[in-house]
Amino acid sequence: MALRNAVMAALLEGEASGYDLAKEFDASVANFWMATPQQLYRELDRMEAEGLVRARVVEQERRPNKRLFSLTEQGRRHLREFTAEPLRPGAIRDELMVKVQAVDAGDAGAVRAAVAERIAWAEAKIARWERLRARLLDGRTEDEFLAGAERIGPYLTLLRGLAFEEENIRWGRRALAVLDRRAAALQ
Amino acid sequence: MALRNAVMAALLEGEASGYDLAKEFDASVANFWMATPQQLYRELDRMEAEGLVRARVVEQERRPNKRLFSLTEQGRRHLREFTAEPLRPGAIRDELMVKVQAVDAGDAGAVRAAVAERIAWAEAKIARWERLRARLLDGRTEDEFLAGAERIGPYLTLLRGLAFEEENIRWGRRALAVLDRRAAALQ
DNA sequence: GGGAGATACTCAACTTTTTGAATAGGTGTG
DNA sequence: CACACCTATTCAAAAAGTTGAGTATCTCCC
Repeated sequence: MALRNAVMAALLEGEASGYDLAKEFDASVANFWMATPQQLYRELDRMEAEGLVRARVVEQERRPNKRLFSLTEQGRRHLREFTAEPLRPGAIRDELMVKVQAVDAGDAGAVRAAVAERIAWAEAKIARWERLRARLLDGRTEDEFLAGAERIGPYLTLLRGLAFEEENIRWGRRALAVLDRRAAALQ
Repeated sequence: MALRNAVMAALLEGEASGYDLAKEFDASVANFWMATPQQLYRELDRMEAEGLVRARVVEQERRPNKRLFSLTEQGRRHLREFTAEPLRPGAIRDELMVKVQAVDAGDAGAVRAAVAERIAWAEAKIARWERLRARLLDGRTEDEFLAGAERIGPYLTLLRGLAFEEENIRWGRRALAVLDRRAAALQ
């Protein structure tokens, strides 16, 4: 039941269809929460049944109809309550790190490639998020934006995402250097 | 079936009981993979049935007997194959970030407290890992260690864990400052 | 004009994870 | 000497997440 909190937080931006949310929660876009389309559609149905969101069917001409979801008052209340709940330690699960941990008994070349892939992935995410950030700031400095913006939450999470991916790159480059030196030494 | 890879990577350090692994995979200790004891015991049983690990029962005097697991040749082979498999994008799920995203519609004081808690948590992890790092280095510089060590994987993942938690602290402090300024402005 | 990819979902089966309890002796603290 | 916490594991139920396919129309690019 944690996905619903992420969905409600996303709906603070305004109405969205399951399809819209699926794009936002996609691995290549999502900043701090991922979910598959199936997960989202199921959860949205449940949330609607419980009165947390309301659906409005929009008939479209040359496309399938869609249901646009928005937060109800009850949904807002639930979201507010969620923000005040005690925080449980989040589950970290990083497959790349398992590979790196096992590199000495594994295929060092493949692990090297996986680290390089992570770096490329991080660069792509940063590029995307920097564009989003520029759009948010819209010419203002960060301080001007933070002083005037209605919502600062999305900006703070964006900063965290950027910092995380930048750290991935820094660490990744260091790891590549170490792996290469080790590979050379074992020749 | 991803947990088993993490378990095999952990068993590279040598024999361990389910209980030992449960401690290593605990939220307050784990660097890049978490699992509950139940998850581990179940997975170890399956892995034993599939020949990936072998159990050795150690009878103890004033404690329950324990089963010490170690990697079999087949387990090592599987682990090696895993390191060469294509990497799937890892699932990010950070409840704190959901709260921060929703802070403008939520309980700002509670979110602030949650960020502060994350900072304290990160500090505790760093302290633990710096001790572990000092033990690994054992007086040597990082370069000396990396040149001579049998295994570099655990050191690289340790670096990633440290960098991640340091980033948590930097971001957290920035977020607190922004939240405080916002709270003051809304007074 | 053919094929890839976007829009917008639904269904079903399966695996994994979470939660909570139970067992049972041992050790350390005030 | 009671109480909390440590060792070491097992069981069961419920919730959540993953995988893969299917439907149908539209747009864009070569």
